[in-house]
Amino acid sequence: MGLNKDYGCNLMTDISKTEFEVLAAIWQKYPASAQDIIDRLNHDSASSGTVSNLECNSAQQQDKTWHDKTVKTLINRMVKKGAIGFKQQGRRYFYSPLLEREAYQIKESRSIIDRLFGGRVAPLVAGFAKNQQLTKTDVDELKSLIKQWEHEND
Amino acid sequence: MGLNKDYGCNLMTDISKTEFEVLAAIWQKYPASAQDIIDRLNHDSASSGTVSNLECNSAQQQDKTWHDKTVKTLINRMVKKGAIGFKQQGRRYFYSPLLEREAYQIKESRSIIDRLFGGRVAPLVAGFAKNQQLTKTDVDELKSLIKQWEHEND
DNA sequence: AACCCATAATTACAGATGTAATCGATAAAT
DNA sequence: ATTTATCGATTACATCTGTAATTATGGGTT
Repeated sequence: MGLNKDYGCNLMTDISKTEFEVLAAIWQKYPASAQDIIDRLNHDSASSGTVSNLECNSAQQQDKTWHDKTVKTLINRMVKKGAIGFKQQGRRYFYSPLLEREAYQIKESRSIIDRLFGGRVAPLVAGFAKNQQLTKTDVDELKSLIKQWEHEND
Repeated sequence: MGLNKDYGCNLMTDISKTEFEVLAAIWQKYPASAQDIIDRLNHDSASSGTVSNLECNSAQQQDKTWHDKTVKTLINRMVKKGAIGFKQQGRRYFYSPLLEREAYQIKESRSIIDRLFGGRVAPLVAGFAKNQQLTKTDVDELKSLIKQWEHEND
């Protein structure tokens, strides 16, 4: 009782930005207890992205402290939404994402590119270029990607 | 009286997805009356993106009809948020964006790339590539962009 | 002048979201 | 065994969102 009841094929309602932060903490390593998640959100701050956030733009509020009650609420809501699941171990719950980070990234990228750029990737990159937000590293990575792509689609 | 009271430097609170649709309709051509906006949202459906939405993914609900009252509400909220402004002409209001589409695109792209990809563009493109969501056209455009970038940053 | 109509202003209302506090059950400590 | 510390469950509450309906007001119509 109390185990997963309607896990099924819950196609992931949208998760909010705050919920995403929590989800990101879970992606770090799971299954994770609520306390794990809270700790990660507070201490292990270097969590957000795939890559180390070296040159993230300014205005970062990364020192926000997460109240444990708040995190619990977010966790519960995400369980309800079908974004994460849990298994019971004694009377502790251990949570896991029901959607991999990569799948989420794809879904979100696709969404924003559809909404803002008519479904094409290049205009987004172009925007970055035009605003001097494209670094040499970015360009090198893109070139490498393209080479790879051409290799696979010759 | 009733003209712009606190237009000032309102740094644009977040706008919701629905509000964005309305904003997109305004970007099409402004100043625009409420009725203009409503008409665009309903009839001139080909509005969302910069580019024609040829190969947008499926599941598109573009035939949603916008209730005029709803649109008015959204317009008013965006005025309050400082996303759009208006000028009075007789007893009609004509609305204009206070943020250009391009600036919005940049802001949103930056935001998602920071949140999801540690601030780097390439991983987003890589995600597309890995999922066969990168077309030849995309690649060509990217190559052209890169050439341009390298020309400017030699 | 009286009435109607378009348009803006105000109000409505359910559900989502951010942010917690309180309640209840159980495990750990004394 | 009784008390206390934990942790999940339930409840709280203001604000934001989606979606409108109702009201007020100034111009046009009769």
